[in-house]
Amino acid sequence: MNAQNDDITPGARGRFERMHAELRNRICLLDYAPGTRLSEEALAAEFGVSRTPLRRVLARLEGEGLVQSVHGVGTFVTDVEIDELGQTYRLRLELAELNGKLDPVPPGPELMAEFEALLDRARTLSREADPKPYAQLIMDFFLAAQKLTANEPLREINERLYVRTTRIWLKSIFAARIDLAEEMAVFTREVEDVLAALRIGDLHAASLIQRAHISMSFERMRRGTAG
Amino acid sequence: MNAQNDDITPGARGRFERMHAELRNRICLLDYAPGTRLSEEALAAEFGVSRTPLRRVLARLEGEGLVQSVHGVGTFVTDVEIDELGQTYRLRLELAELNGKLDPVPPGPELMAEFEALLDRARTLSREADPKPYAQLIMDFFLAAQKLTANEPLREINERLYVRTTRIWLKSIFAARIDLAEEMAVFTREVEDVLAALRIGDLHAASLIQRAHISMSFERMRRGTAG
DNA sequence: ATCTCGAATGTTGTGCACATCATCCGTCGC
DNA sequence: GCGACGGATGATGTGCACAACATTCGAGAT
Repeated sequence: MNAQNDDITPGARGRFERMHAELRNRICLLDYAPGTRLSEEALAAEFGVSRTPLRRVLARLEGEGLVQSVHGVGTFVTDVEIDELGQTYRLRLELAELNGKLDPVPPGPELMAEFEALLDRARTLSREADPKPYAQLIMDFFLAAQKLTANEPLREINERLYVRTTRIWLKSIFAARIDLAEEMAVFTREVEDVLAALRIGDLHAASLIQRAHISMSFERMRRGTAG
Repeated sequence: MNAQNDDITPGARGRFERMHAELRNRICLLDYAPGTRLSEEALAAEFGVSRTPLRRVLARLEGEGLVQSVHGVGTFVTDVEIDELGQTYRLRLELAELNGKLDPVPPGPELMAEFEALLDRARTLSREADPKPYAQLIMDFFLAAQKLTANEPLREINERLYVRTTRIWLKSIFAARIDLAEEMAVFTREVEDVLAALRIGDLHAASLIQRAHISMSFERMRRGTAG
């Protein structure tokens, strides 16, 4: 999940991590939309391994709730019902606030620079039809914000919930049910506000801003899918 | 994890779930203490399958952080450092309170009866040297308390953190560094108080009581391991 | 024409043999 | 005597062939 992770680790473990990260990215960035069937044989051939190690990766993804394998039928990218999506978002709200309360870590100069760069990307990335750069941007922002807490279990759980839900939200956006330009403007505003809070060293405020935006973005999606 | 889950599901999926639940229980109930090496071949023989499906179970357990496989060495039950344990407990505190705020479900008569039965078991189970019944009791209480929220993601995460940490706490208790009789009395008191809160329908109070007890039990363990 | 049954096909699941890796221990050289 | 090297051993990781399963499609009876 880490952006700078080249993962050149040799041996079986490194290969596993590489394949896992690659497939998870494809799912999160909607290369594999919910409902897509994944071919074990094709993926194994692509990564240059047999089905055995690839199946181990799929088993991990299944444990993370990203795919589901059915005997004799296939392995499918999971979708999330609106009810469970709501439950997950209500939970993510609270966890976002915990980010500012549990083991907060003041950002160093390099992390601040990372946020600045993200803001530039957000301002540049207006009117983009392709989902990929947009998905990548908000994912990078999420990952950067995660660095504001040193609580490892919290980060792990945040990531877990994030990858399971954000792709569904992204799918809704690019199903043209939500105004993309508006979403982009709102997101830019979020980055600006978080950055302002971080500049004065108020991590709790930064987490509250994110909490508010998570809440509002889900509400916009809910109204978009309902209408 | 569900107590009443006989899991007579046929086919590959049922077999997988059975083996997974069995091994997780053994780890949680300290049949396999942290550091124990698990033999793939022995376990496969015990369950009457080959190594292949068993390895899938171990891969899942590795994703849950309960075991770790090392190429050429073995598969070991994980231990948890005191630092990460503290982070996890701080997180569990907050999540416990969320149990009473996110999608709370008033307990029906059968759930109340379940809590009553747990209280009886707690009062009966005094001065027991064997860790197993004690571990089983507090685990059953945890599972019963989980039924007080309908937020599925929250329950999943609670379970995830519970199985990773409580076994470590149990291990510390039975390393004779903590007075078992005292722990038992405190636990009985917790069940009584939660039951009292549930009788007047105050689920938030019930969650606050549990939050307080999680906090105190970790503090007792920390002092016990330090001294 | 329609319904039913069964073979064909394609997928995931399993068993087994072998490869790869880390550790241990005996032996050889010094 | 002591240290270093190398094979023996046993573990997990991989590849491949086959089994189990679900779906599809077509032939046959009604």
